[in-house]
Amino acid sequence: MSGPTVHDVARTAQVSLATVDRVLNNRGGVSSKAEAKVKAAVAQTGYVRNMAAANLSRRRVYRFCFVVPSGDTGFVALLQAALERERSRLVEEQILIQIIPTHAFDVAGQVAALRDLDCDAVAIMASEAPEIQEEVSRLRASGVRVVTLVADLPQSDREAYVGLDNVAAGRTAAEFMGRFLGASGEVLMIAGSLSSRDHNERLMGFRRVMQERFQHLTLLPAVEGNDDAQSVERLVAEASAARPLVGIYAIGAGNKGLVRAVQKADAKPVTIVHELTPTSRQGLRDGTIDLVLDQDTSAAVVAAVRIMRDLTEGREVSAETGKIRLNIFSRENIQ
Amino acid sequence: MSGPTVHDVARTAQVSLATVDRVLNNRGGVSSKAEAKVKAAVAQTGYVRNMAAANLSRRRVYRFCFVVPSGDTGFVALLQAALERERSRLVEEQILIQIIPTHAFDVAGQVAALRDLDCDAVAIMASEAPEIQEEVSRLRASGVRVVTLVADLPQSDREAYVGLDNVAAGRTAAEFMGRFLGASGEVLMIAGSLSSRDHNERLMGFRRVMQERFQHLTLLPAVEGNDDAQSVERLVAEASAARPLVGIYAIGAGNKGLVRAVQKADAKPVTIVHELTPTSRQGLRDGTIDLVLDQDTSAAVVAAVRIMRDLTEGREVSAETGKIRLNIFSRENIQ
DNA sequence: TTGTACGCGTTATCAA
DNA sequence: TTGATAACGCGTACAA
Repeated sequence: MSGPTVHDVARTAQVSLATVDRVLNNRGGVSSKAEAKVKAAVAQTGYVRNMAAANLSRRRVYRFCFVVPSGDTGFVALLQAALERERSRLVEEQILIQIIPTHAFDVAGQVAALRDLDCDAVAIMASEAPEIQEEVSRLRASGVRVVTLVADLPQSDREAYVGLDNVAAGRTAAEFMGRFLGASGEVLMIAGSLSSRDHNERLMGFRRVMQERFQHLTLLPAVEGNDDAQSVERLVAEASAARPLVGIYAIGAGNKGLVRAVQKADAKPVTIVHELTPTSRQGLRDGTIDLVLDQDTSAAVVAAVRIMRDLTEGREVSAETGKIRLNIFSRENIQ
Repeated sequence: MSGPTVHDVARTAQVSLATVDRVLNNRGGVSSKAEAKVKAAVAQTGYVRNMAAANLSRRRVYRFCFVVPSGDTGFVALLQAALERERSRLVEEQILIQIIPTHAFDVAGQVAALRDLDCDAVAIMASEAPEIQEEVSRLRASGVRVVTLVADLPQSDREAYVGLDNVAAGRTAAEFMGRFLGASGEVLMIAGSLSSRDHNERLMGFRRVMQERFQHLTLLPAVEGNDDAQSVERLVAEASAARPLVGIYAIGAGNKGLVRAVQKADAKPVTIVHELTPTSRQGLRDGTIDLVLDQDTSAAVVAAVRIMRDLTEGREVSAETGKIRLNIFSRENIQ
């Protein structure tokens, strides 16, 4: 019924359980002859390790950390909520997750958080700074498995990235912007920070497709909203004052300000934003926002946990597993 | 380190392990005084059952069946592939999945497949026929947990549905069709079968939004392509011959025929189809298809397994868990 | 009504 | 370099 066990392997290899264990978990101290016998027996019997039993025996509890920015609005709030939701499920599978809140853009704080970590694996959403990359290396060297979450650190020693393909996200935004807008006009792009990688990648994708396929639209220079509603509102107001905007692509947070500004504008621009939050959801409903590009936080958490587990259990992880689908929400589509 | 165990509960309740077990799995034959003591001890210690250990001890292997249409192209092929991919992972977690192929629309065959099932839970993708609903009831009565997959049987005794909100899918298709098409014209809707619930729901959603928001477009009567490429090709050709089509919404399979027909047409209609297959992917690339509404097969399989497991382990399942996101793919967005 | 003792598949300790 | 043997947390015959 339930497949062959170590006992079966030991019997067919004619060695003891301990020897089988030593080979299976290559602890060394086994004669090459015995090793060969065991390996043959494994192949012959078709043995696969029973992870549940293994973990039970070694009384193993996986401890995974999430180092993520805190905040009670917007995307990070959704992320926190998703983490809390998963927690109870995971406890039953002997997986303990600990959430370590940091402040966005506060590199020193993030480094400090990473420094006194005590866990098997960690998912990090942090700034792309050299200090952080160093911490990642240190963690890896001390045996902690590291994955990046939402914001990648491709130069670092992280073993996997869970999140969006941000270039593709930008390209997608451009495609819909272009197709929604028949006539010519000017389009405003608002990033949170021009020095953050994910925002930059989105910008790049957006620009490129606009150039390639929608030359009837003119791109204004990208502005920086600092993920702050007031700044965003002011920027949109200023841009609209000079000339009528036909489109706005908001890359970062601060959508409350964006909605206010758009509602005040004379002609409604096609508005595309990121992340499905209460604000953007409402914007879709009342027609202020035309499209929301969303990165599913629940899916991200699930994927991150799965990868951390695969890594600590020594399984292969394909880059595919970390790819979070870009969800596109429109008025008819809000869940 | 790893939480309280039955031993801890027994000790604080001052009863034996067997008594704790009897209360925990309410097998009866326990004095109300002892029961109260155990319950108090559980609450006090914060005990949660270690499912892995429980299953190990009772040598339990979950056996889940997937009764799904066979076929080596299109959506069902993707589904099969996703199932095969999950299989190896699941074996390690003592979950055996068996795939039972049926023929689409062959109710008798599907009933037969359901009749001699031997498993803990089953995920069914089948026609909405009374015979099938009866089988579902029979299965449930005999203790098998039943979830529907992709095609729901809302009238039946199934305990959960894993799949799309098809009305929302149709509404979404209509929204993008309407926004992509500024000028007026005629739109063709092709369903696979007008008697299948999912296709009908998509049609309904599509029609409704067209009426509500895009009255400059005229809907032709829906036609039936039987999920067959040749039929679809012929239908499109016929419709285009009479008058120029500005849009096509293809609800079922047979996209190969659709692509051929569109490529031959004089003016390219806005074309929206379902399911990201090699054909529709290629259609997006070369511009024949404008949008693909996709239901992620991997996500569906994972969700189905998760729900089947939750059900057999006696956990609550929220309807939320079964909701598969509608993925919208455009040319810039293909993964 | 209650309790004891063993098995599940794997790991780990100790002695040989 | 090897091999018994005792855990791990839970379920379950069987005995009391």
